[in-house]
Amino acid sequence: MSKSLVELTPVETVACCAPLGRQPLPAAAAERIAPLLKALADPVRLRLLSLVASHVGGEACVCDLNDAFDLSQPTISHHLKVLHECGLLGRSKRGVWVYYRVEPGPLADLGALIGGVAT
Amino acid sequence: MSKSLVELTPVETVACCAPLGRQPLPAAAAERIAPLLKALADPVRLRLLSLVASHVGGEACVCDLNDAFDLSQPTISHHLKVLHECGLLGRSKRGVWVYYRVEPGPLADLGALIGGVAT
DNA sequence: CCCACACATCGACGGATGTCAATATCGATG
DNA sequence: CATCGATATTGACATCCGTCGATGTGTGGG
Repeated sequence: MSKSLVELTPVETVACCAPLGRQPLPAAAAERIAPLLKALADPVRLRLLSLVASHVGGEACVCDLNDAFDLSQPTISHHLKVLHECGLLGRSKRGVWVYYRVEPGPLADLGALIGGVAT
Repeated sequence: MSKSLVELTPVETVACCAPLGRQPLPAAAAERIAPLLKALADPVRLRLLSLVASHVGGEACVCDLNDAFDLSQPTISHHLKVLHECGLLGRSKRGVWVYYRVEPGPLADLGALIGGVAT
């Protein structure tokens, strides 16, 4: 090469690209957020979440959720577990029945973050 | 059974569950939204989207995006294709270079929908 | 005490997904 | 035209994911 690296100006090193106007999402934040989105990225889980949120009192029992889908009971149980383990659904047992409720915090944070990228 | 079905009251048919306070997300809407969330549900794609949005002028060329990750060029190209095909990133070729820009509409809609489930 | 019921867990299977190396395409340049 | 550099496509591979049937767990009732 005819020039030493230290002589390269910024314009020469970025011939095609515009500079950054703000800090992009850090890798660590992306790794933390992606699992939440992955939990939401399924039609059945989206409907489950919405169905729980639509119930009066903010909670729904599993027997009611099972009936809303043409899927086996273990499959619904699996989806509820996924939503529960990532913090989007809370769980409480009362007698024989199990009730799930939407945790509003994570969902609101996600919505703000997604909407915020569009600026 | 000792009673005919028409004699069952609502209370008897829903012993454990609360009624619905509003309409849940229709299945068709869930099927339409889930692919967008699936596209977002990857740390690399989240960072790609944020990185494009962070560039001055709202667009970034691929060579710049490649350098931001420890991944092969085909892998970045694949992720950009996923984001482009679901409508989250726009693409324009200028000379040898390809520029991607964030489409604000779908992202804003998604953010509102996610935040809206929490009510 | 045993059974029925509500829900969770396990194991298996097929299909989708993220990654890479190799190769193709396509515009610019000499 | 030959070549180079930027980006896309292809094919292969390992892994992950959604689904089911079978089974386990715990509670309430007779």
